[in-house]
Amino acid sequence: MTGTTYHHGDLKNALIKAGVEILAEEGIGGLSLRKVAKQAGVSHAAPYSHFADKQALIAAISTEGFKQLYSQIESVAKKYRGDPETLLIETAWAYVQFALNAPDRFKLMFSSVLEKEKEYPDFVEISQRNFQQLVDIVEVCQGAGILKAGDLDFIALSLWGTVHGFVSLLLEGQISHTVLEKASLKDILVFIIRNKENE
Amino acid sequence: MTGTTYHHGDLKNALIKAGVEILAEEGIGGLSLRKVAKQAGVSHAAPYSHFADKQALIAAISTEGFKQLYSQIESVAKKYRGDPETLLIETAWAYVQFALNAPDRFKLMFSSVLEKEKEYPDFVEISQRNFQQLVDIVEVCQGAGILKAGDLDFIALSLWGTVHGFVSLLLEGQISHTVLEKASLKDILVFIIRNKENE
DNA sequence: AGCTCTATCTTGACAGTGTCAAGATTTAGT
DNA sequence: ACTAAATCTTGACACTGTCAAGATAGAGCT
Repeated sequence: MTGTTYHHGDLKNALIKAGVEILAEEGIGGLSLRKVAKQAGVSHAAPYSHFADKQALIAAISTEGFKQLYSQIESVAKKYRGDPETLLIETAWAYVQFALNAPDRFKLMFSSVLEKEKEYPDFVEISQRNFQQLVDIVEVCQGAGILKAGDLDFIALSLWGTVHGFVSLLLEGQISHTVLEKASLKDILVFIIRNKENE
Repeated sequence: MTGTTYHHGDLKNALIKAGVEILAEEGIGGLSLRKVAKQAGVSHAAPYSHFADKQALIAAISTEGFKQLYSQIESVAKKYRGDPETLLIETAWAYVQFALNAPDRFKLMFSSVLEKEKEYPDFVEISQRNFQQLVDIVEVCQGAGILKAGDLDFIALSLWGTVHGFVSLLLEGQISHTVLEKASLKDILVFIIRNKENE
């Protein structure tokens, strides 16, 4: 049956899931291979049947995160495709929410805990797909006159940098309390984005 | 004097220095208390006379980094105070260079403590001072009509986010090769900043 | 001077960690 | 049904952060 015949049906994904849970409960510092193994109900060295080392597990968790981020943004993008102004803001807001919803996973995805990221082709591929997704959105907004003309990649990079930087500073606790009290997060985001739009 | 020349001299600062060196040579993953102690020529538990735990050492290294960042930007700012356009770009470029010059220290500075950051008042103080430094620059640029009018803190945050996001993506290797081949780093930075200025 | 006091540093120990080697067990392929 | 490959366990090793107990050396006092 589907139950726990130990040869664990799908240990690889179980380990990724366990990793995400530990990340949410204990943060990046609490993420250890042995804890992940225990949470999945296997012995401490079992992960090595599926991952070359800890880095590989982290790469898998990150890759999974990027896939989710992609699909969450995609569903928002579909909803507002006819309204570029809203499209831009709502997809950016989805990005922010994704980060706030699982801060430590987000940090893991972007913290370069992954040193040799080029060794993980799945990771590279989904990263590029996410950037292309943004480029597409920028293109729509350019067409509608919401964003300035200019090299698509640069504009996309500028926009991504702005939103990502905002999120980073937020998660790092670098944004002072007095600033955060002036307006809601979403209003600040809107302000920051409008600051980049045509008038 | 600070009066810390006891047994082995100024161990506290020696440990911070050793930490910075190891960071440069082996990256964040290679930074351990025991290695730092060895490099400073003391026993493995000696750091506990000066730092409560590893986090405290990291906080000290970060604080020191922020002080250097402040003074590097300050010297650039003084140079171009009469030319707001150049002021904005050159201080941003100094920020980028600081990051590229010691990437792992920069990463450490912006991903260290988080929850416990408030336990280190020196860290909090220098962080705020750095933000105020940026606000001052923004104020000058607003006065010269280089930046839009509006809440100083928000504009500063938006600008910082943009530059910081750019640096983050750069250090994370998230910016594709084809984009980076289109122009020099500084040109990309200039493009990104101009994208935020008044026309 | 000598003496105490306290900050500093060393030594030794402990639990956790990533990782590997060798063996056990289950599944898949023939 | 039997063999080969995939999967999982056990045991070990070096390394880590951290603490407790002891050693040492300089500061301040009499």
